[in-house]
Amino acid sequence: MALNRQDVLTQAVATLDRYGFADLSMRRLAASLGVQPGALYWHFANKQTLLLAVAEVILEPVLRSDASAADRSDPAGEGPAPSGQSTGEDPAATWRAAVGGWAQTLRSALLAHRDGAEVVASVLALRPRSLDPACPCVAALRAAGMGETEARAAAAALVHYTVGHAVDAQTHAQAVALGVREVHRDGATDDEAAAAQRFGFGLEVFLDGLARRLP
Amino acid sequence: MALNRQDVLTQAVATLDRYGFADLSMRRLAASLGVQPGALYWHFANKQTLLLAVAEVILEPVLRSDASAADRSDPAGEGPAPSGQSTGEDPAATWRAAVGGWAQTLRSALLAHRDGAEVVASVLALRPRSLDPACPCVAALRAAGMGETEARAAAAALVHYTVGHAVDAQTHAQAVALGVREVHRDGATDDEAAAAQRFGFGLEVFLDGLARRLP
DNA sequence: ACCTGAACACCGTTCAAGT
DNA sequence: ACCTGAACACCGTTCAAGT
Repeated sequence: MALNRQDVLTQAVATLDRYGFADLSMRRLAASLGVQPGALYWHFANKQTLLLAVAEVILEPVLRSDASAADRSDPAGEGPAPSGQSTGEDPAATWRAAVGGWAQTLRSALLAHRDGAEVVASVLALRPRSLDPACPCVAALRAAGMGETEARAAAAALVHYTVGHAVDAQTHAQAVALGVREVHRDGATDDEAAAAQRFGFGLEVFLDGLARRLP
Repeated sequence: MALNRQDVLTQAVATLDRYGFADLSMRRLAASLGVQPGALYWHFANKQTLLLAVAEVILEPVLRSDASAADRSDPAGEGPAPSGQSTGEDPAATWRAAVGGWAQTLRSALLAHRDGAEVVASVLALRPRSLDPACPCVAALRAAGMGETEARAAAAALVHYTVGHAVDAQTHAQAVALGVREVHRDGATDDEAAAAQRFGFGLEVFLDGLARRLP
């Protein structure tokens, strides 16, 4: 009957999905496990360590994907990209599909859990060795001929863009759900489709910029 | 001798700069003003409202700048941008300098206060009407001939990128200052110069992508 | 090995009552 | 108009002591 690390982690993810990041407290989590708050500290050193494990669960789809495989047919969401200069070349299409697919996979993973982006952002800021979602992107760019420094900078930029976009969307959704005033800067209905559209646009712009720095 | 709204705001910014976002609590702020915690709620409805005012102070350099003026001579930090196709044209150079300068101004404003990026990110997620740092960028892109929807998407992407970069840098700095283990994923010394370099690279890549969508 | 009980040092927010 | 005093309902974390 004794709790183990996995039980705590599973319940933490479930609590996150049901109540959100703000209500994912050690005390509430302990209560939902039928245990005293102090009991959790036998399984996890502190809340940060628990959140790291939660972030690993969220990012699992990104971490297990390798760079060579593009697991999405239409990464942009707004039709095929206007690649322009080279229409029949294979290597250019390869890195573009890999990087675009990786970014879309990252975005999907973040949006798959309530406040997933905010949890990941708070964890990534501590730069844990075990959690580097940029790796597949860096690998794809290096395989396409980009230098190490530039590839890392480009991957970091895409991580920041993707996480930033997802954090913003989820926090806004949460604010609307809580009935906060002062939202809806413009009159536009900000649905998921529009957000995906905007994300795809920014992604394509960045990929176009990268294309100019690759053979 | 009575406190006013401005006194509370000024002290809040000072507390942020001295102790960081995590230690900017209503109780600590009240204590530093020689007052009971409840007194603050006469001047600000709640902590969110106070943070909104703090974010306005932080973003002041961005909000008061207009789009037509590029207040930086070298927006990239890595020399003149390889604009490529058009060397002598004026309109292309104009929007590029305006957008690049705006992004650098935004980044500088965020880094000018301890945890400034995190404060701004938490406030921007609520989409307050009074605080839209993207406006100058949207205006510059529209003036260059870009459509409303695309201009807003591009500006949002740059805000997410810039804020994400700054949040990451500041949180990492804070983590290092607090002596957290598990940091420094790679052996590289991550100083301010290197961070500025990486930010400039990603910015230039995005601007190159935008150049393809403008006349 | 795993958990309880109880404490420590905090939070944001409200609100009658004072001046 | 502006603030106090005191409470309410929370936090993360520690640690002796129990089983």
